[in-house]
Amino acid sequence: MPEGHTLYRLATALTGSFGGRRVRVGSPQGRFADSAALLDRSLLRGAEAAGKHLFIQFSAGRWLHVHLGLYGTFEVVAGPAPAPRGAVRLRLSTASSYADLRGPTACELQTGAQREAVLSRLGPDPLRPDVDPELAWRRISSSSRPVAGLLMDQNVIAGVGNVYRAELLFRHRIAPHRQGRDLSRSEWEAMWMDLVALMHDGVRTGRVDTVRDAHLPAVMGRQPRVDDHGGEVYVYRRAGQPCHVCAEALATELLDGRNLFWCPRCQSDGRSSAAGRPRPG
DNA sequence: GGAAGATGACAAG
DNA sequence: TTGTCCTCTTCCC
Repeated sequence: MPEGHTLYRLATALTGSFGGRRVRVGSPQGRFADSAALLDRSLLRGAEAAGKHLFIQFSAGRWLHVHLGLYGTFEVVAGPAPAPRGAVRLRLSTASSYADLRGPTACELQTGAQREAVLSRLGPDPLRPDVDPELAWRRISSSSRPVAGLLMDQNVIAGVGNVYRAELLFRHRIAPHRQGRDLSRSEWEAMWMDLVALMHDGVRTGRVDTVRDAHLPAVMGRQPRVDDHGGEVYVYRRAGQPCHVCAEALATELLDGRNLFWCPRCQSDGRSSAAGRPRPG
């Protein structure tokens, strides 16, 4: 679940259910018990997302920093809280709703200064209107690292995960191993605009859908994708299956310890594909 | 019943 | 680059 759009939805849901209220804070699993006791019955001001980070502001200048990591979940549910199921690190609750956090990489109390330190390390976040994408371009255009690695680097762009990076590269026909400094300015600008639009779609729908209308299941007469991730995608976790555009078998490889997926024909840097150049949007 | 794997990030060497 | 952490689901025996 957790790429940037997930955290923005979460921040909105948490603020909606708990913002401006005094909340019960507990750690049924126990690992956050001491800090939870400090926060219990205090005023929750609101929650905000930055990249894949979530910050929940409480009274007295306290911030709760949450990072979901690979498989963390944070469920916000209407209704009275039931007995905890599984390893619930953190539970927020009022009489009318509750939220359970499981498996996070980070769940810690922070001061405002510590929060600022986290924020200062993040590259521009496509979901925030006030960011300067030029900062990301400077880092990409001066780097010899593969574009696929740069897109996942939170210091370069904040909030992009394995799904968005694979799909963005496909949509722009960029070979994942091309060096950052070999990306053209116009390619970058198109990718950034597309990423902003894709991630806003993700915030709206709660899914990552990257397939253009012409390649949707109904249009192509193929089965819709069914898995835990839910969205219609071109290449993510489709290794060995035919490309929706050119039918070539999709490739996979471990890059920087993460699974990378791409189409060797559509993303071959220069050679033309059977279906022509995909356009953003 | 157990292993493998997953949309992530960090420290150590 | 490798190891480590966090939890749950899926798959295989």
